[in-house]
Amino acid sequence: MGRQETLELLWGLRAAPKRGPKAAFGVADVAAAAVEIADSDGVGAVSMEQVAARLGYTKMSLYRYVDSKAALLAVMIELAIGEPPDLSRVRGGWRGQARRWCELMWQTWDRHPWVPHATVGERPVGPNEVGWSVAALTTFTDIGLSRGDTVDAVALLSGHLRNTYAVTAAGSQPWTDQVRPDEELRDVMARTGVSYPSLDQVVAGRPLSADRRSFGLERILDGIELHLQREGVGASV
Amino acid sequence: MGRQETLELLWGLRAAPKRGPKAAFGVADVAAAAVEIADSDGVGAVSMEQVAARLGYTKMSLYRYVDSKAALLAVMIELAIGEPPDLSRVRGGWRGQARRWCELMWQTWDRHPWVPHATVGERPVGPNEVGWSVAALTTFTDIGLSRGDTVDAVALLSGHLRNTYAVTAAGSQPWTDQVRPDEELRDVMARTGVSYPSLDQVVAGRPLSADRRSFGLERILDGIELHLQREGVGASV
DNA sequence: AGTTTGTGTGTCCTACGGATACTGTATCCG
DNA sequence: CGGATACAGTATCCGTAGGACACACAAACT
Repeated sequence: MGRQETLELLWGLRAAPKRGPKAAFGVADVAAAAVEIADSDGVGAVSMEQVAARLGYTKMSLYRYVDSKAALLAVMIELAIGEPPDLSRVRGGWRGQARRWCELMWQTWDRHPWVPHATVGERPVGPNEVGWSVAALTTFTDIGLSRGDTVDAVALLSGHLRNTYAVTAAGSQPWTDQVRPDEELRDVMARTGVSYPSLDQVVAGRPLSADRRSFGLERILDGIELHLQREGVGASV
Repeated sequence: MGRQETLELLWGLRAAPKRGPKAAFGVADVAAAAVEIADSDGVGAVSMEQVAARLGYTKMSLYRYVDSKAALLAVMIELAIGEPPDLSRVRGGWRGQARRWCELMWQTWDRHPWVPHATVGERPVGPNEVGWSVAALTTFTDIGLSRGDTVDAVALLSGHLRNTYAVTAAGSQPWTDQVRPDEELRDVMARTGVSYPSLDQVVAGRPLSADRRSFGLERILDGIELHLQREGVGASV
């Protein structure tokens, strides 16, 4: 029910029962079923009833394995993101590793588009998620950053990545229904007579390039590199 | 019910009724009551019933003014963030203006800590929110960025700000209950025998400084400035 | 006047997360 | 070997949610 129990579940610290009937299924099955639902119908479609129905059992049987909906979400995330990558052999220095980390995370999200949304905020994290964070952390270790700045660099990078995903991977957005939301907004703004020069300037002309992924990332990496140079320590490669 | 109606509500395009009884209250009252609830008990405590109870009316009467819960959320956000600032007289060039924009946004969020969480994802936006975006957009206009990069810079900045808020403003987090979550995690990891060098390295020693706001922001601004210099256009001040 | 249009209420429905009590089953201990 | 024990899956019930619908009443226009 609490964070404690969920954490123990995530980290495999639950003692296996010795007596009683054999379990017909387990946490892994629950998580798998839930992830399938989330992948196809969105995370909003994941309910205890739906998951149980997919497994062929009743809703309440799930509570034998996942103490709560929050715990279910947690094991879903663990299953979805999977084992963290090993970046130690990636070439291109810390910049190359950071880029690779983003690529891999992105690919994972492409398979499970609900994950970036589900991983906001404070919550119990499992070994896979910690592993991913550590992979990023290792990338920024021993390049000349202070301890605090290292943590901040990881937060900066991963946060940016999550922000960009929802916007850029617009294909997974549910507004396939004829009207684009920015068009609607433009129409309404025109009707109210509101106009902003800087906005018009941006909107005018040819539509913007679809590849809007690299700018933010490269700016962040540039900023970190510049910081290293100013601190007088960093070896860029 | 749809985005269209919500947009018209937000932008004041609803025609005022000519006949019928006088309305005992209005959208403004609904939004105000809802914001009060969210401020004190969190956005999760905002339900139609609760808002109606605070106003002294029944739940269903609210639907006369806000087509849905999503629309209620939208007007709440508009009320909470308020009128956008005018940064044109802020000194320090675009960097100073960007910093100021972040400060002001941060202050707003301190008054309404649920806002950063509520403003993720695609949704109908009102004039205040557009105004805030435009203020940031104007800051990055005519400093040497391409149209696309200008938009990306705003997204980078505002996204980073929202990411940092939830982490840094931990005072508003609901884990006042004796145990700190990172302690719990450390304990569980110790019990499983898992250990990561780069993680240990960061955790070891004195606790990190509480001021973790500036690093990411300054790295982003540095990255943008470096980009301007490389493009050969930017006037830094 | 009466019609039209709008306001706030009461009732009902569906879906959700979850508590509790129960029946049945596998294992351990005497 | 047989009862006690611990566990598995089910059935029932509850509170809270968002929201549809139909009503009784009130103000304005004709």
